[in-house]
Amino acid sequence: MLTDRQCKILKLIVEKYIKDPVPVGSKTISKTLKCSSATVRNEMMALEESGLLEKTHTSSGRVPSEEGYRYYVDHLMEPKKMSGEDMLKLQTVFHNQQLALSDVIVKSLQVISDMTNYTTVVLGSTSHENLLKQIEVVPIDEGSMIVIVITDRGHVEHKNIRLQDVSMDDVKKTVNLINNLIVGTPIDEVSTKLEYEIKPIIGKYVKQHEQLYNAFYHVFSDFTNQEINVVGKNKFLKQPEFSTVDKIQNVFNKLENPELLHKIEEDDDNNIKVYIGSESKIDDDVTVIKTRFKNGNTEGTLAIIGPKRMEYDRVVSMLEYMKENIER
Amino acid sequence: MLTDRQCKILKLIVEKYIKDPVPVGSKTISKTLKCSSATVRNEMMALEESGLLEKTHTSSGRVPSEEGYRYYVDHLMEPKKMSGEDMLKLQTVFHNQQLALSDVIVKSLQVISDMTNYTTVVLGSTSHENLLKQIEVVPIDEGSMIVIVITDRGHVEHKNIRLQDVSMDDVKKTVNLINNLIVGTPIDEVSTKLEYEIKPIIGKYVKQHEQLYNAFYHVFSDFTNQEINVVGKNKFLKQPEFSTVDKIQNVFNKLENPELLHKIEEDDDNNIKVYIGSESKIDDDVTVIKTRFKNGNTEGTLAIIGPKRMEYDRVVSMLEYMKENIER
DNA sequence: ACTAGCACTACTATTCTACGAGTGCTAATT
DNA sequence: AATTAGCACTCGTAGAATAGTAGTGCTAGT
Repeated sequence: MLTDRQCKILKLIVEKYIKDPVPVGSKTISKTLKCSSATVRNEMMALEESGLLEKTHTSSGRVPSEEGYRYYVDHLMEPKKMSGEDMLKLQTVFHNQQLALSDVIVKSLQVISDMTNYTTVVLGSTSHENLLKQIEVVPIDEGSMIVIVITDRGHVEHKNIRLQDVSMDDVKKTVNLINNLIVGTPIDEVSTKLEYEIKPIIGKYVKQHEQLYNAFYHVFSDFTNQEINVVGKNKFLKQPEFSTVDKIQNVFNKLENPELLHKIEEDDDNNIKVYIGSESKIDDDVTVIKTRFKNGNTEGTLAIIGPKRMEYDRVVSMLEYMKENIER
Repeated sequence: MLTDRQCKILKLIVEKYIKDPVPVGSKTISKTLKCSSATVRNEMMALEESGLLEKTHTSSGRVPSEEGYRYYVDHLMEPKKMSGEDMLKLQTVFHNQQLALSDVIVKSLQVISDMTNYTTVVLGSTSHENLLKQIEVVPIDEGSMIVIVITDRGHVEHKNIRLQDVSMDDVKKTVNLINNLIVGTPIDEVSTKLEYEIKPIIGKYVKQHEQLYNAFYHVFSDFTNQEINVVGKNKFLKQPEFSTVDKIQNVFNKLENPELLHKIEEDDDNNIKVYIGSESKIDDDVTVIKTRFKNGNTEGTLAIIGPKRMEYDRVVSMLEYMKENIER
C-alpha cells in the first residue's frame, strides 16, 4: 500500500513525463512538494521497489513502468472535464443531422485523432451479427456484372464478377432464389446455406450452375468479417517513442492486422477500459483506450491507440463524450 | 555528346548504385573496364561537368544525378526480359478467370509491390467519364436508408443517409425520377442536373422536398472523383533513402494527397513513361513509372513509385507485362 | 591518350575529456 | 523517527583529438 506522499509523487512523475518524455528527477518533484530532494529520492526508491517506477540507467531520473501507469489510471488520475475547445470541435460534427451515424463516428474520430495526435479505431459489428437483407445484381457489360450485398445493419459490399456463357436470366433466377430463401441469415452462414439450399436447386434448372454457384460463393466468403476503420495511423510518426523506422514499421504492421485489432473488443465490457502496454495484446509500447457503443442496431467499439505515455485523462473524457453522444 | 566509354561508365555507375546505395569510386569501375582508375576519374569528371554525375562531398565517389538517371533510362538501359520467377507469380493472378478486371489489377499490383518493395498505384477512370447507370435505395430502418450509385463502368458507391419525416413513397418517387431522367449523365454533372431537372418537379409533388433534394445532392457531390488505389505505401519504410521519420512523413503525406497523385496521369501518353525526381511532380526524391491501360470500357493508369534509385529495367518490363495482360 | 604516383580531402570510427543531472548513502538535524 | 544536507559516484551527452581509409584532382612520365 502506498502512502499519501508516494501517491502524490507518482502522480507528479506520471503527469510530468506525459507532458515531456524525459526521465523525472527528485529535484523537480521537490519543488512542487514541500520537502527536500533527498526525501523524494527515498520515496522514489520505495516506488521503484514496488515496481511502479523505472530507471533508464543507474543514475537517471525515474520513468513510470507499465504498473506505474496502471496505478495512475486506477487510483490517481482525476476525471477531467473536456476542454471547451475540444468539445466545440466535436460538436460541429455531431450536430450535422444529415450524416448517418456511422459517418458521424468516423468523422469525429478523425477530429479526435487530429486534436490528440493519437490513432483511432472503429470496429463495426461482426458479420455473425449482420443478417443478409438483400442482394442486387447490376449487369455492366457482356459477361460482367456487379453483385451488391446489403445487410440489415446497413453494411454494404459490392463485387465485380465475370461469368462466361451465363445468361442474365439465369443470374436473375439465382438472385431471386437467394433473396427468397437466404435473406435473414447471418452473413457468415450464408456460404454454407448457399451450398445446401441453393446449389441443389440451380443444379437442376440452370446451365453453367457450377460457375454461377462459385461466383456467389466467393462474393459471400470474401465479405469482410468486420468493418474496421483505422484513422490517423500516421500520427505515430509524431510520437517521440516511435522515432525510428523500425518501430514505425512494427506498429504499422500491427495496426494493419485485422485479427490483432479484433482483440480490442475481446472483452465485452461496456465501460471505458484502459489497456496499457502488454495488456493491450497489440504491442507492448502502446496503450489502447476503448469503449463499446450501441445505438439502435448500430453497435461496435471505439478505441484510441497511442504511446503508453498518453494523456489518459483527456482521452478518457473524450471517449466518454463520444459514447454519450453516439448513444442518443 | 558522350563518348562510348563515358556511356559505359555512366551505365556501370547507375547500375552499381541501384544495387547498393553507396557512392561509386573510380577503382570499382576500372575493374570491369579495362583501363586504369585514373582514366576513369578523368571520364567521371567529364560526366560530372555534363551534369550526369554528382559527388556527395569533395572526395567521395560519384552518384547519378537526376539527369544521369534520365540519360540512363533514355539511352543506356537495356530492355530486360522479365525473370521467370517474377512472371510466374503474376501469371497465377492473371489466370484467375473468376475475378473482374479491376480486382485482377489490384491483386497483381499487390504482388508487384511485394516483389519489388516499391509502392504501386492504380488510377481509375475519372468521374466525367463515368455515366450514371442506376441508383438504388434500400431502407434500413426508421428514417435511415442506403443509397447506392452505379456507373456504366462498374464503379459503385454507397452512402448511408438519414431523413426525418420523409415517406418511403416519396423517396421511391424521387429515385424513379432520377433513374428516368438523369441516367446516362456524366457523374460530375449529375448534381447540376439534379438541381435544374429534379428539384422543380419534386418541389411540387413531394413533401419535405428540400431535405430529400439535399440528401441526394450530397450523395452525388461526395462521389469520389476518381478511384485511387495506393498499394504498399509502407514499402517506403524499406528504402534506405527514406530512413528518417521526417522523410517518411513527407512522402506519406504526398501519397495520401489525391490531387498530387492525379498529376501522374496528366499527360495522356499511352506508352510507358518514366518521371524521375522533380519530373514526377510528386516529390523530388521519388521516381514514377506509369502507363495507361484500356480494356473495353475499363481504363486508367498504372504507376509504380519508388526512390530515384529504382530498378528501372525490371519495373519497366513488369509494367509492360501488366499492360499487355490487361489489354486482352 | 593513357596511367602511375602523390598530395590532399572529407567521412568514419574510436578515444578522451569535461560536464551535468541524477543517484544512493551517511551523518547530522529537527 | 522522519527529514535533510552533503558528498562520492554513475552514466549519458557533447565536443575535440586522433587515426584510418576511400576516394579525389593533378602532374609528370610512358
